[in-house]
Amino acid sequence: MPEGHTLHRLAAHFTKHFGGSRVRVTSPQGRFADGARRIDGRTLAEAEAHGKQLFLAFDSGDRLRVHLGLYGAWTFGDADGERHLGAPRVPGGEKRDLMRDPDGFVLAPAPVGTVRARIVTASGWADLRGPSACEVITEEEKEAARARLGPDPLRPDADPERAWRTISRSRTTIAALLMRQDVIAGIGNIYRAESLFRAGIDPYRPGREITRAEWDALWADLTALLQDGVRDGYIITTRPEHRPDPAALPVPRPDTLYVCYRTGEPCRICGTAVVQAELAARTLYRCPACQAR
DNA sequence: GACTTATGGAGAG
DNA sequence: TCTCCCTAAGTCG
Repeated sequence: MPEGHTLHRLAAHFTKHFGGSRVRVTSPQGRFADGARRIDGRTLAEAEAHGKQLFLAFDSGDRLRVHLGLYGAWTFGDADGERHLGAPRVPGGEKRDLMRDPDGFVLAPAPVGTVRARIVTASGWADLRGPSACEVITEEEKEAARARLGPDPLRPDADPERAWRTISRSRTTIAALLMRQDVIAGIGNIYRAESLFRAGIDPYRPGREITRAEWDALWADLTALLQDGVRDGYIITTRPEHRPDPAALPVPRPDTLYVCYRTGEPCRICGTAVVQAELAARTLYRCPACQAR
């Protein structure tokens, strides 16, 4: 789940449901105790995402930087029950009546599992589990972190030229380049495999052999796919005509993707068996026929 | 209980 | 390229 679209959904959710609210911040697990103290009692101004990083801004000027890594996830709870964003591990809950403490903060249920950070407002709460990063930083440090990231197709300020400059000069394969967050931010293993398939590009082609037209199309397609992901909450890359049942919503799987996780299965376009290989320490999926260079 | 697996990434060498 | 770190669920013995 946690590719760029998930983080932008999270940012929107935080801004909508926590923006403008005073927050009680704790670390039930204890590993974020110092950071939690720094922002406890502050008001959350807004949230933003850049690639796979989430930044929460507080009125004190402090910023909370969260990276979900491979298995981080947020669980949200309010009067409507619970929902999960990230790597969903826990089933959803039901509507409930909220109790509040004398300060007006919701009395959230006893934390389940290892909750690194808990953020509570007068109307709900959010639990963070398993992040690879959760730290309080300054605005300057936040901007420094953002500056290290490549353009995020989901951000209006994204500059695809910056990615192109790196890609067009690199001997590294396009599949490895797409996974580098300092080249392009927000792409994970699924979007890399699927976007290269949709573009008919051999993942092993060096960046500098990708044509300008191919890059422009790839960027446009990634932008569209990520935007769909933000809207749907799922990564769906297959076009309806390539699904067994074009009328049915394919979620959550198995008809959402062209090649990812489909090793040995027939390509949805040409019928050739999808193959997998290791590339940049991750499993790369491709159709050897549709993606011949 | 040990081991595997997952849509990620930092740091060492 | 390798090692390690985050967490939880499922499998196996």
